[in-house]
Amino acid sequence: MPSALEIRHLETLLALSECGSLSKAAARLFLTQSALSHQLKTLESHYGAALVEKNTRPLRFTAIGQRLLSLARQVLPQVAEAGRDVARLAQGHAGPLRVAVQCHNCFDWLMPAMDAYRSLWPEVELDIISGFVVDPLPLLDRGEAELAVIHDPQAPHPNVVFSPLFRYESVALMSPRHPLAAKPHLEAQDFAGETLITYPVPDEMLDVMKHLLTPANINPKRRTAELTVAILQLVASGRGIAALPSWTVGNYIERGYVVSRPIGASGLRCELYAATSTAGAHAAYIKEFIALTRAQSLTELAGVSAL
Amino acid sequence: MPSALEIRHLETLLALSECGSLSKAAARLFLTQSALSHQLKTLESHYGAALVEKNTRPLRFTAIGQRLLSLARQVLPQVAEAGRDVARLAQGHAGPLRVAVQCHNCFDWLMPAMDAYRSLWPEVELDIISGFVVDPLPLLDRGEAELAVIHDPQAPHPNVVFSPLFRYESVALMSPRHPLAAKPHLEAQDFAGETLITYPVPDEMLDVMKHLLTPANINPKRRTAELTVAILQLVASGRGIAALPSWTVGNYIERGYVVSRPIGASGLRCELYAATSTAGAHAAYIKEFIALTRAQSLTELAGVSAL
DNA sequence: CTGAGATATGATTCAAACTCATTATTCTAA
DNA sequence: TTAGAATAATGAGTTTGAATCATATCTCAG
Repeated sequence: MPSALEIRHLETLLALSECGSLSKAAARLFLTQSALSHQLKTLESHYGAALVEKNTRPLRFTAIGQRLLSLARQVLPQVAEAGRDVARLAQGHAGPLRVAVQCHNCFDWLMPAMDAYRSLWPEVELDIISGFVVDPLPLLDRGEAELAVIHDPQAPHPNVVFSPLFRYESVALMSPRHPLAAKPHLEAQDFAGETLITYPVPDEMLDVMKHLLTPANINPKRRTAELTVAILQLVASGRGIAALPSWTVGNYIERGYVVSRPIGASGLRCELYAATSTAGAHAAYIKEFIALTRAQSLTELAGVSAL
Repeated sequence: MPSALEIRHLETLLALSECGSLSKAAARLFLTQSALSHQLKTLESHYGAALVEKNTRPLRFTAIGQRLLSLARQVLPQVAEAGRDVARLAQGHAGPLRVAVQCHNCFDWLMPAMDAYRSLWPEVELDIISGFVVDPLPLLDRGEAELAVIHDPQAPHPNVVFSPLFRYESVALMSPRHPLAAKPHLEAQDFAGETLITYPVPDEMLDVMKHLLTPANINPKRRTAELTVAILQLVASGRGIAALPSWTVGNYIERGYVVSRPIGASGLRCELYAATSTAGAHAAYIKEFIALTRAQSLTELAGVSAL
């Protein structure tokens, strides 16, 4: 008698339905594609019937799979809620959760995530550290923040734990009438003669600069704006080009105000991590915050993928 | 980070709440007491808090334990229902389920169990094989029954699978004014001069005879009645003594019509098993029947314990 | 027909979950 | 109070099964 149904399986099914393929779901669950394949196989042999049809994209659930999926949708939230209740009961009221943010556009996804979190953990004092610190890790050490959102994998840091959030792509934005819009994708040199519209922050906090232009020793003319919408307005008006995460600009592209082009032949991919003190990494209310922002970003933001 | 909550844990908590002790719950779950102790310990270390207080009988749940228990009560039925739906979907409509019964008083628990089962599996054709076959196993072989309720562990039988149901105690019953009521428990010799009131079936199907009197070569005078209530009436009227499972007589004892005494110093314990053909043992609707009758008997019948 | 993207498979690794044997803790009753 | 019966805890040892890794197979678009 092979192993019975477990919560793990329900999580798999849910991820599967949201990702549409074994490999994507595996990435989201921090497992290998092989693991999911095996898992699914034992489940199917347990029930003596297929749960999904895998030769269709996205994969389709059989009737039986559907039934189990609906069980997952029913049960997993209940389990999660109980988990939160238990955490609350176990550790008394939670402490403050001060979040240090490195990048401007992080606000776009952080705000809704924080809203969702606030309703689940009303007693946690949520706060955002104002100002844009280039290196937020010392804040964690000094106990001035519980969590920092940072770019790219960092060198291991004593007393700091990094948890992957997600991967996104930075795309170049320009007016549809801009000459560069003719190219299928942009190279470093294409930026040379242009005006680059960015947030008013140091270069090492701008994805294009840090990963492409600074290494290529290219330093285009600059213009800055605080707000994403302002940057997009300037781009749409032909005042220059910008580079932003693909998910910030969906609306503007749909409406034809601006067009986007990959940066480099294979796109400019950036990674976000949550950093916490080793202590904080064990606190349930902080773990939950990370899990929730990650999950929410992965489902809500277009063009974002698991790390 | 120790293992997360799994359905297995919920089952443990539920069993724990119903049995009131680690060891009893372990028996019900077909696990060792040690297993449950370890399991509970890892769960508690996972949450960093105790789930139950074990130095009280029956054990008590802490607030956290209560919360998880209520999760279990919420989730497990949902999981079970999904399991049934899947089984239905997987194997089309279920076949007939003909139950052969060896003992009269099995009806007392079999009927309510069958009622419960019928509402869960309406499409299964439930049937009881009439007449009391001494050896019902050939019925399984000949495909004339899908399931047989039998006494005591049997020698391994080709193509037949035995699943434990429960253990009960047969007690001696007599009028409160009967001389033997003075003894704390009865021995084989005590039966010698008495009239034994039984069902009208062969001796080897009567627990007292098979396990005590026949081995001791004692053969008391007999009187028979078809119905349990009739037997109890005769006993209450001082027409003789009887030996019945302890759970059949709760009402009569409470009202003082009859009294019960253990048979032998340590009581006469009997065991019931469900026998199915190897094929049937794999069919979900039959497995479910066994699990359900077992569970229901264990919770509903007083003085019944897991095997 | 080929190559890219996705899934399957088998061998291997590793940790979790059990059992077994034993000891510690209660609780009960002599 | 102590002996003895239940019950729980513990530690070592074993088994199981869920992962990973490396590789093979499949499917489809160009």
